[in-house]
Amino acid sequence: MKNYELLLREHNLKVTPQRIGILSVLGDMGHVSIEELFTIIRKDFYSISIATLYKNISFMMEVNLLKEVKVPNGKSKYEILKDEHSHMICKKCEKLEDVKVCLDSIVKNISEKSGYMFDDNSLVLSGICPTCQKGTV
Amino acid sequence: MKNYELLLREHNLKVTPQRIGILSVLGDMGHVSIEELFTIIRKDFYSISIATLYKNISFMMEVNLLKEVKVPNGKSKYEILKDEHSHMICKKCEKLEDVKVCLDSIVKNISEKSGYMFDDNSLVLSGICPTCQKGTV
DNA sequence: GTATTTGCAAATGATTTGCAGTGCT
DNA sequence: AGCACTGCAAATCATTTGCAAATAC
Repeated sequence: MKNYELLLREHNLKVTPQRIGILSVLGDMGHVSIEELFTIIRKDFYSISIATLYKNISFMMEVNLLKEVKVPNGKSKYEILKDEHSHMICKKCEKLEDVKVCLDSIVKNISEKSGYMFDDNSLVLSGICPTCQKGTV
Repeated sequence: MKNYELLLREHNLKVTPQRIGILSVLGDMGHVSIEELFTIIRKDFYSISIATLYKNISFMMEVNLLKEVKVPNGKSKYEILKDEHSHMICKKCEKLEDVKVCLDSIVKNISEKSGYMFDDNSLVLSGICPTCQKGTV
């Protein structure tokens, strides 16, 4: 449980209960789609509007508080921005997990060859998670 | 210029002029969004329906003839499936380019640590391309 | 000849916008 | 007090579906 109020202020966003709610759900779940967020957050804010979610997710991405994770064959999920990391998705249970990967040397190498100046990357590995590998189905 | 007719047959899809048109555009452009495809292909097939594009893009992805590239901060683009490769996108001019990267050892390493069995990955590097670096704007 | 594909129009789903009322600082 | 945020409803944009006519094989 973090201090989401402070997090908002640090990013120059006004503090509202809805925003704290959004961040709490993201903090608890790690990655959430808009739909999922809407379902979950309505338990606490029954009359919250989906428009509020869209607007706030956009704002929070603009100020680099959130990041969008584009999931192969699925809807985008959002996460609170933290240290650079990559993702693994299980094609069976669709669980999305963070994974720490060092891409520095690869990125440096491509940068030198191509002349690009990179400042971001997104890597998603797709496969079957250990749990689903065991499953008989 | 390739033999798209053969490519369709190999994937057990019937050959139609529209499908050949779609593949020609993809072959020429490398990566295209649905919108772009619609605009371009209408030069040759004025009355083609956007529904036809959606249906065919789906079919072609199902049979592994096409692949979707999820672009950060942009619409998905589609490409003809070929050897494994990654992508670089310029945040300024939005050009999307292929790049050959060997992720084998990284993937192997994560697989061992996590227990996942991976069979696909998508890496997109974002930055500024050499041309846009020069530009004064 | 039969099954599939196409184009159209309508339906559905996702996201954005405008605005009146409310809440933050 | 003043500006930003919220919720609602309507508008817009994206994608899917159903169906009759046309086409592939």
